[in-house]
Order: sequence, then structure tokens, then C-alpha cells
Amino acid sequence: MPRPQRKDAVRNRAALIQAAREIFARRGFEASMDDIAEHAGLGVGTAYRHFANKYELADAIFDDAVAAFVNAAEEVLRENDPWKALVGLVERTLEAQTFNRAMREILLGRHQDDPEHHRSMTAAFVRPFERAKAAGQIRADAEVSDLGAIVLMLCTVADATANRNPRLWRRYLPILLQGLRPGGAPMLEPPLPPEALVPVNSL
Amino acid sequence: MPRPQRKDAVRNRAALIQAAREIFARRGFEASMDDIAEHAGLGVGTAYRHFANKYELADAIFDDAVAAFVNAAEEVLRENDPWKALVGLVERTLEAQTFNRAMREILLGRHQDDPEHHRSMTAAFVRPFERAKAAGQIRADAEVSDLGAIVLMLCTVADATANRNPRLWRRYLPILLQGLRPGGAPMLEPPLPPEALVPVNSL
Amino acid sequence: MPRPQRKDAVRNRAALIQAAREIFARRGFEASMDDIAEHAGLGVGTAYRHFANKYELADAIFDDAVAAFVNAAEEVLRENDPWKALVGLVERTLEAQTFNRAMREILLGRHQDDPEHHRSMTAAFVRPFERAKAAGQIRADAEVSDLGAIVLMLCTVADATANRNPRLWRRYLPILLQGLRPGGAPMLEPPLPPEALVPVNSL
Amino acid sequence: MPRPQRKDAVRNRAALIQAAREIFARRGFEASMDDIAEHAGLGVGTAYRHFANKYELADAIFDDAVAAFVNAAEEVLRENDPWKALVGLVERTLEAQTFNRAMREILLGRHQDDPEHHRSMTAAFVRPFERAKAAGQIRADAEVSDLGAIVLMLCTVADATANRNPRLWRRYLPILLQGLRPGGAPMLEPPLPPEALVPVNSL
DNA sequence: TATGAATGAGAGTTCATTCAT
DNA sequence: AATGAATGAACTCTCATTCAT
Repeated sequence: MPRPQRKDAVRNRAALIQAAREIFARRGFEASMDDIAEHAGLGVGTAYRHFANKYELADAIFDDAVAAFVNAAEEVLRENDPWKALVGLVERTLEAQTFNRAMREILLGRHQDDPEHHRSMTAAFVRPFERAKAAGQIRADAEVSDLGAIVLMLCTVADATANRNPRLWRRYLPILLQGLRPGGAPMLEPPLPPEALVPVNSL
Repeated sequence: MPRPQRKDAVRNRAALIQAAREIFARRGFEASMDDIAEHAGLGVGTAYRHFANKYELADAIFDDAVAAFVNAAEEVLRENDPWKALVGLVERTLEAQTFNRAMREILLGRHQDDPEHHRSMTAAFVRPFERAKAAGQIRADAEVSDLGAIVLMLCTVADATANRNPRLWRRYLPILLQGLRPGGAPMLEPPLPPEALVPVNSL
Repeated sequence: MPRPQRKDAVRNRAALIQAAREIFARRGFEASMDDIAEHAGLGVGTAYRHFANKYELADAIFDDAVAAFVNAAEEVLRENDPWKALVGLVERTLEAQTFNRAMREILLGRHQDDPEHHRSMTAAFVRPFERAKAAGQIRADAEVSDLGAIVLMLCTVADATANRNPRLWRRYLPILLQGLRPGGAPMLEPPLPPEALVPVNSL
Repeated sequence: MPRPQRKDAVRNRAALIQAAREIFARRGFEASMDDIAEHAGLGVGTAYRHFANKYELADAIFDDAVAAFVNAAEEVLRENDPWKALVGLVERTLEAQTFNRAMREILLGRHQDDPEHHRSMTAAFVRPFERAKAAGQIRADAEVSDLGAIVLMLCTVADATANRNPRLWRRYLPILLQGLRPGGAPMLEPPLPPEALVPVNSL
């Protein structure tokens, strides 16, 4: 069993993730490893000791984002009204990631990503979603993947309008969620096949 | 008076655009000019003779998309029911153009783009949209830019699911368009500022 | 025996030379063949029909310059005072070429050049020089190549100061020519070997 | 506090400068970074780690030249006879540095260059020059910039004849310096304007 | 003969990754 | 374990020259 990481290694790892978050957020995924390492006050070599390559670093950021999302999903279950809980979850997801260019790129599936994230996010979405569905607050032919699609679409708007009207996604939030409610417009096309129940990342 | 373009030049230009469309679609805007030129069976220099830089090439692709879109917009006005015409326009836009990564990147405004495209697309959207609105088929607080946002969101879904369920965007089409109809869910956030009434390109 | 060139060919050749003169003068030898051809109102292909490559075109320009110089050298012999004639020749050389970047580059030997030019210029310098020397107005140990060196040095100053003080070379003209007069400062080093009696180009 | 430069980095930097000196000297400033790096036995990337671009590398070469020159200028002041000191300075400058095409290109100001070099060289020239002038060994209407012009002219000759008669510049050394002595030939043109009292670099 | 489109080697520069220190 | 120098492939873009029209 591996000995616990040395304390400074832990600190450096955290510094790198923080730096990457900031730099990626500002300049997108094109930012260089050198820049990130420098921003973290470390050498590039150190970055590569912690993350085998740029994508692992991105994954690590996404790890945190996913973890935060999973937390939010659990927290949200404390809300008694299942529908309100679900709306809250979507809102928090969007709020958390709106101002972060790289995050949006990852969410939009522009980069390779650890498939484990898919499962985590699916799992996190599932319980709030199913709870609301069981309560009859979601139409019968809707599926978790629809929630993923909705988040994706909102992210797109958020991404495209981040500079000019960073709250614009809220304009479409009720419209899109309305689609999940019972008695809404018909859904003719079947959703994604089961193994594709990936809520957000590559949808 | 300039002699007409040489036949092979015309052919090559088309080949480059076609190659760029395919390569950009597959690998995104990061694909290199060398790859595109090779894919077209031409030298890089030729690519640069036709397009001063990578962005002009992207613009050219977008030119075609815009032209096709403008055509569709005009054709669609022959339909008597304004709402049906509008729905048809959105459907054709989705069908025709946008299962493609680079196109979405351009749609998302991630790259510099000929601002003329904005105007063309705005103009094309405006008449069908206003006609439906005048007919009372669109809610009063909706604007053309909302139509742009809707197209954008559908494009995103179409793009993200192109491989696994290429018709999935149709599942969300009625939901999103429902948002434009009178008496729908509330729209709390104001849309983009007036000068930004750009339906699709940078939303 | 070759038929005389067609009239338009002659005209085009002249247009190219004139264009090259202007463009080279303005932007130096780095200017492109495309620019020159366009400036001449012709296609590049035509330029290459007349001149096998860029250097031949430069040589052609130099041809004219050399011819002009040879003319000046002959004209100058009409002056009775051999020394005055020589000074006039140097002045006219500098005046003619000072404001022409490419010409200076060629004069300074920065580019390959037709060696025939060397001979022509040497020949042109020789008579005025020898006449002054025979008249006892030039020291016995001076040679034609020294005149070449002097022109070269003045060109350098003219080149370096073209923008800030385009007449500065005149400040050093009397000083340098003084070196050729009898009784001047000693000349210890032997001049260039005979075959190198090349006055200006690569000295 | 920064740790001392790595030993190999120091070695590589020197190798690059040496390689650049040789390559530039042989082929002029057009030589490519790839060639220089290869000549130094290094990758291009290394060259760019040490020098942000080609011009910085050129500057670095010039740094050394300037430093050597400044040293020579100080050393030379130990000579009691101010005129002899000045002559010695010019001789050492020529001997040390400038049989080299790129150096001359830089001297001629054809490339962007660190303006600090101007100041250093001006400063280095000033004291020996003023000392000789104060001693009445230099004519009243001469200025430091004239010394710069003289060095430049000699460099040109040295460069142009480096192969065939590498000592030829010495033939003109006394002639040109004679121009600075009192009672010499008239200097009609004013020298460069005050802010341009840059002895060598861009004259 | 004139044209200008096509070519492709080569330029300067960047950056993910490796490895000597 | 940390550093940052070294690497070199890859990128965008230019231009002298060739050749189909």
C-alpha cells in the first residue's frame, strides 16, 4: 500500500490544479504547460511529475469539478420538492462552470476526457432525476440523458455569450426544463441508447 | 475587365473548401493547413493563394453555409403558415449544415469571422421571424436573437450526438421552439443588446 | 542571326526593368518578383520569360546603371582639368545611386553579380583616373582600385545615413579624395592584386 | 535568489553565439536559425530558449563586440599621446571585430538593434576623441560621429576585401584619420544631428 | 507570347515532453 | 523530488520558380 504523499507534493499538486484552473479559464485549453507551471510557482518538470500530460491535468481539474458536482447533487436532495431540487442542481452546474473557458470546452466534449467522469456525473444526476420522475414531476418518456442534453445546451449558450451577457443562459433555463415536465411538447425521437446515458461531457 | 477565373483554379478552390470542411469537421479548427491542402491533393502554397490565412478559409466555408442558409430562408417564405415556415427554416438549417465541429466552433464565435456573415444571417432570419411574430405566433418578448440561440443549441446537440444518434436534435426541436410560442414559460433575462441581434454566428 | 525582338517584348522588358528599379529602390532586394511584375502591369511568368531569375533581373538593372556610369565617365572627360573631371565622376556616381537601396546593396557586393560589370566599370574609371595621374594630380602609388574603394566607402556612408542626412557623404568626399593627391598620407599597404582591379561592385 | 545558471546552459549559450558569429559572418544575416542551431550542435528550440528571436541573437553577438570595444577604449587611454591612443582604438576595433558580413549589416543599421549599444559605443568613443580634440590634435569642426563614420567606412573595406587582401583597410586608415587632423580638407556638410551622435552602429 | 495558378522548400517560431542537473 | 534547459516535430506563412491554360 502506497505511503501517503509527502506534504509538499500534495501542496504542489494542489497549486498546479489551481493554476491550471485559472490559466485554462482565462486562455482556454491552448494555454501552455510552461505557463501553468510558472503560474503555480513551479518548474514544468514538476508539473509532469504530477501529471503525465496535459490531458491528465485537465482531467484532474475535471475531477474536482465532477466531485463538486456530485456534492451539489447530494446536497440538493435535502430540498423536499424534487423538481425544485433538480432545477437547483442544473443552476448550480451552470453557475459553477460558466466563467471557465476550458471547463466549457471539456463539457462540450472538445477534448478527450476520462470516461469515469461520465459515470460519476450520470450517477449524480440519476437520483435527483429519478426522484422527480417518481413524484410525477417529469414526463414518462424523459430520461436522464435528456437532462444531460439540457445542461449541454445551456452551457453552449453560456459559453457563446459569456462576454456580452453572462446571464443569458438563464433566459433559456425555464424553457428547456419545461420540456421535461409532463404534458409538454411531444418527444418523437428516442433518446440516446442506454450505454450513452452520459449527461454532460460528450452528451 | 478580368478574364474569367481559370477552370482549374475554380476546381481547386472548391476542392480546398471541401477538404477543409471534412478535415475541420473531423479534427476541429486545430487541423493544419498542410493537412487540408494534402487532403485536397494540392500544395500548401495553393491553399494560401486562395485563402490568405486559415481564418479566411474558415470564413469561406462559412460563406457557403451562410449562402445556403439565406437561400433556405427565402424559399421557406413560400409556405403560407408563418410558424410552419419558421420551423422549416430551423430544420433545414440543422439538416444542411452543422454536424461538424469546426462549424460549431465558428458558430460559437471562437474564431474571428467575417462580420458580414452576421448581417446576412440576421437579415435572413428576420423576415420569417417577424412575419410569424406579426401573425401572433410568437410571444411578444421574444427576439430574433432567441432564434439564433435556439439554432445554436440544437447545433450543439446535433454535433455532440452526430455519431450515436444523428437525429437526436429533433427530440429537442419542438421543446425549444415551444419556448418562442405565446404563453410559454417566462423569460426573465433580457436577450442580447440590440447590436448583438446576431442570430447564429456569435449568437 | 536572331530576328529582332518583337516590339511588345521590348516594351515589356523595359517595363520590368523600370518596375524593378522602383521596387528594389523602395524595398531593397528582398522585394518579390510578384510585386515587380504587378508593378509592371505584367504577370510573373512574363518576368521569367525575360529574366531567368531574380539575379538576372538585378543584373539587368545594373547593366543600365553601369551603362549610365560609363556614359558619365565619358562625358566627364570633356572637362579640361583632369582632377575636376575625376571628382565630378565620383560625385555623379554617388548622386545617381544614393537613394536606391538595392543599388547600394549591389554596389556593396551583397549579391551575386555579373562579373562583366566589374570590367566595364573598371574600364570606365581607368581613363579619367589615368589622365589625372599622368597630369601629376594623383600620387604615384595610387591605383584605380583605390578609386573603387573610395566610391565604396562613400556609398556606405550614403547608405547608412540616407534617412537622416542624405548629403552626409559629401562631408567625407574631399577627405577621401584628398588621399589620392600627391604628397598625402603614406599608403603602406599594397592595393588589391591586378585581377581584382574592380572598382566598385565587390571592390 | 536565482540559482546560478546551469553549466551546460552557459556552454550552449556560448556555442550558439559562436555558431551565429561564424554563420552570420559567412552568409550574412539571412542565415537561418536552424543552420545556426545545427552548427552549434543544438536543436532550434534551444536557440529560442536562449534568444527570443533572431534579432536578440544578433544583439548578443553585438553585445560582445560592444563590450570588447568598450574595453579597448578604456585600455587605450593609458597611452599618453591622445592621437596615438585614438588611432590605436580604431585599429583595434577593426582588427577585433568586423571582417564579417552580419556585423557590417548591423553596423549599417539594417536591423533592429538594442539602442543601448549606441550609447555604449558613443560613450566609449567620446573620451578618447575629446581628449585628442582638447589637445589640439583634432580639427575644431570634427565631431565624434565623424569617428563613427570613419570606422564604418574602414569596416566596409575590410569586409569587402577580407578574402583577397585582408589588410587593405590599413591602406586607407591614415587617409581617413588624416581627415580629422587640424588643417585638413574642408568639411562642408554638417555632421549628423545631435541625437544621432552614434559613432558606429547606425552611424 | 503572356498569364497567373501551382508548387514546395524553407523561414521564424511555439510547445508538449524528456532528462541532465 | 524539483528544476528548467534541451529537443524537434509541427505550425503558419512566403516566395522563387515552373507550367497548364
